[in-house]
Amino acid sequence: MTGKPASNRVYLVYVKDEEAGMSGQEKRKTRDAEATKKRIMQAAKKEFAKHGLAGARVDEIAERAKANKRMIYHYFGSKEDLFQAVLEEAYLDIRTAEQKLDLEALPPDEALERLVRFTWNYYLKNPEFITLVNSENLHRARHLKKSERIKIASRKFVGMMDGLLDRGVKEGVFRPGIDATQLNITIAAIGYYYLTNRFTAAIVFERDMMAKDALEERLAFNIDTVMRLVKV
Amino acid sequence: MTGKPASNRVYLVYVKDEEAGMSGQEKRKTRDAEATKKRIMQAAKKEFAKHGLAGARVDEIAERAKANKRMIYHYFGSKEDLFQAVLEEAYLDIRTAEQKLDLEALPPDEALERLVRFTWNYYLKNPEFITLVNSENLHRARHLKKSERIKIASRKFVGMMDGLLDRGVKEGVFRPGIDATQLNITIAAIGYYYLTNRFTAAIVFERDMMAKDALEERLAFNIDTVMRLVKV
Amino acid sequence: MTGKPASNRVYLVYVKDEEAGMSGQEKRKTRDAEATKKRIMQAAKKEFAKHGLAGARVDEIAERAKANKRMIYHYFGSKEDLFQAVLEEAYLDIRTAEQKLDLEALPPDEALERLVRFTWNYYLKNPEFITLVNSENLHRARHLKKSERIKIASRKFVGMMDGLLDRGVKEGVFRPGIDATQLNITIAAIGYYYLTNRFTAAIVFERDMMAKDALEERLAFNIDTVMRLVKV
Amino acid sequence: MTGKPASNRVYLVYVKDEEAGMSGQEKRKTRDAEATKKRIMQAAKKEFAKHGLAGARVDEIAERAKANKRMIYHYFGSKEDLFQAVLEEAYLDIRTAEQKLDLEALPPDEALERLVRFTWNYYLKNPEFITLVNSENLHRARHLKKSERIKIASRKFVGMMDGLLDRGVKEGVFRPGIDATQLNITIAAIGYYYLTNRFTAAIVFERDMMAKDALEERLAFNIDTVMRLVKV
DNA sequence: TATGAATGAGTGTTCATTCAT
DNA sequence: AATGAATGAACACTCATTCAT
Repeated sequence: MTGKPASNRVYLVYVKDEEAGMSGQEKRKTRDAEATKKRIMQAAKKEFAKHGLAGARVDEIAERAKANKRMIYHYFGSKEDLFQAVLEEAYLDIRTAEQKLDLEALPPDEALERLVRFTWNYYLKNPEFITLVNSENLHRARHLKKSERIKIASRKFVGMMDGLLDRGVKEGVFRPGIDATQLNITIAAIGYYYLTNRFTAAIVFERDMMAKDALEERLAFNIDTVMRLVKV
Repeated sequence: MTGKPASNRVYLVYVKDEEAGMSGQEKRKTRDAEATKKRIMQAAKKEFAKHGLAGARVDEIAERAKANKRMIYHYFGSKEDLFQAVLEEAYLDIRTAEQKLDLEALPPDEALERLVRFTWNYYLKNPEFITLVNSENLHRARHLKKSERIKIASRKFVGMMDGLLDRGVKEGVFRPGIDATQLNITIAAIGYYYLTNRFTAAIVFERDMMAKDALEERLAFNIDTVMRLVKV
Repeated sequence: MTGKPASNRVYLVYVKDEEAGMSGQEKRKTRDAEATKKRIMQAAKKEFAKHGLAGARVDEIAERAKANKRMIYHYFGSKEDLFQAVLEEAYLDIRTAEQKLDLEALPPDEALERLVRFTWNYYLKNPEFITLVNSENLHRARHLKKSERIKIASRKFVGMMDGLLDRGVKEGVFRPGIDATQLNITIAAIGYYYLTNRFTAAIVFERDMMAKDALEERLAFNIDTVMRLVKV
Repeated sequence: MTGKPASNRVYLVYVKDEEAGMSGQEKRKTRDAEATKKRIMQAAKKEFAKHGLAGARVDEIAERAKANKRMIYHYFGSKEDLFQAVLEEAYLDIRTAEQKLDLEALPPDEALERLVRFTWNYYLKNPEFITLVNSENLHRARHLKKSERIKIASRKFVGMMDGLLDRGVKEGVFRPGIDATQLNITIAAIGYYYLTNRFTAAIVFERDMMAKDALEERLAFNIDTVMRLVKV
């Protein structure tokens, strides 16, 4: 680089990293990569939830994630693989949260009500979950099928429910013969359906489905429904 | 035609056949606007149900309808308008079927059970309905909003339910204070959710959700759920 | 037409013709056909003038002409042939009008001014003419080339101009050596350009080119330009 | 790199070459956004000039530009926006060229003649300009309206003309009272019309309008026309 | 690790034209 | 003479994905 005319060249520019407590190159790189991946997944979740798998735009995801589009392909391989990753994470997230409810520590009826409340609130606070599940079912669960982790987490969840029902029967607060799967589906259904179909329901029933009162009323109705279903 | 024939213009006037009573007119396969429209709607319903609004392909619809793509635009204006037409028809269809149940003629509890059965069976036999509704909610009911006919049909439906609950309370078979809308939503939810999410549910619960036994079991469970919910 | 069930049949309906003085079927038909052709040409002129050959829509022409689209093809063969017919008529129309000016009956300078005024006013009252000519030139006069009638009318027109200039020179009011074609082009140009480019000119010169004053000013300017050009 | 290497991010920085002074960097054919844009504009100018806005084909433009069709939409948004860009550039180009004439440095009559010659030659060498302007007027200057840059350049141009006429009057070589806008329009008109309508004119006047002699004759005629118009 | 440029195969839509009556 | 239905080729525009740096 003597007196020669500066030509169209590529320079490596070192920029100091603000992040404290990092030592060495290796770690930094991984952490950056991890952050980028996370931003992409976050953005993808929103986009997929909003527009479905077919309607989602890779460009949009990249922009929202403030990441280069190429990174999406680098980290996830394809749009569909990205969808799968997002979906898997969403399922693991709810299953994890359910485990944390610590239902075993409560009396059966309280535990059940807690689950109903939790389910409702989780859907309410994670509306993307619902839309993602809808999308996945439109695609006949083709992506979920591939995930072994989901299957394991699911078994644990179903087992917990089985245990809860058994305990309730033994303690005489639940009537016998209730199928855990059916109950689970019903608990999900009465919350999920209300929320996912709130737009068409608003027209059919001419109500604001998302008004505070309306939401409270629904939760109460759902708890009532489940309790009447299980009690002796 | 006596006198000088008043100079005149000749028009060809097509007079529609009264649906039945057609004589020697069996052809009209092509060149029948109404039939073509119907074929397009039929094909569109399938395609939209299978792939959603974004995922549906106009080419595919045209092919399936054995119609020219141009006809779709001629009759419906755009892909989205076609979706709207399909959706409106789907809603009117279920509302019409509900009216035909003649619930007023039955004792309240029997009427309610009949409605639960009907709802379940309708979803089962018209799986496109569910997927269309899902799609429409993904689009925040933007198409349904425009339909005045749906709103009218909906009011009639809600009114019927109100009447049924009132009657049940008066006759002492239903407990008072049940909100017709909440009940309606629950009746729909417990069937709809089971069916729309049968693919992911099959993985989570490791069951064949569509086996004959499974379907019968679910219907029984749902009837039980509703009955326990309303009885005094 | 006894008691048999009215079936899907075609009826001939005779509607009285308002038009007086018509006798017999034969005549009526031709006149109707002629009228339809005229309506189509009228509508086509507007459409082609507004959107150019490529931008014009056959559907639009049919609708505007209150004619069936099929008629256009019946009478004119194709969109392009229709354009050609319209163009030819437009040219014949202006040439005919020019012949009617009876310039030979006026002193040369008055005759010339009359031509300048006429040209300006013709463009002003027949804005489609200008746009049609533009379109035709975009297509390198491919349609006009085919018209023998135009060529004949053109010769007559150029001859008239030649005669006028000759006469003016002989009478000592025009200077010699002026080329009739160049003069003709200039007379057309200074009016035509102003009007055809009035939209972009309005922006460049920040004026309302079509205001009454502006039009009068332009005409005066053009007359002045031509007179200064020819006078001795 | 002494001490502990402050953790850092590596960025690739592209430094643009100073147009000239490029060393060993002759490639950059593809992967050069600016060059691609330029190629597209070039190709678009040709296509729009040849077929008008409606008649132009985006595929054709892409092919001619040796660019992918997608790039056109990436850089310009839509066919119409591309048209607008092309048009704006065309106008700025002629306005820039006019400024470079340096008319202020010449005696008024020479300056005016120079302008007439320039205008004629510009149209002759840039035939697309004429057709683009025609197209834009067909569209009622809808695109030009949006361009602020054009308006500014136009004012400068009109001002220059005003100044020239004033100077001519003061120096006693031009008669007073001539409107700069009218003169401008006439200067443009007598060249523009001849060239844009050369195809139909060739038929009407049965001449080869583009023969060398014909062009020279027209230029002389135009100079004469303008000079007679302004001289005292 | 990261990026902006580029691409080919679609995708909804339009249009001139023909068919059948 | 007149019509409404139907068509295929084309068109503007989009999108997931890859290339070159």
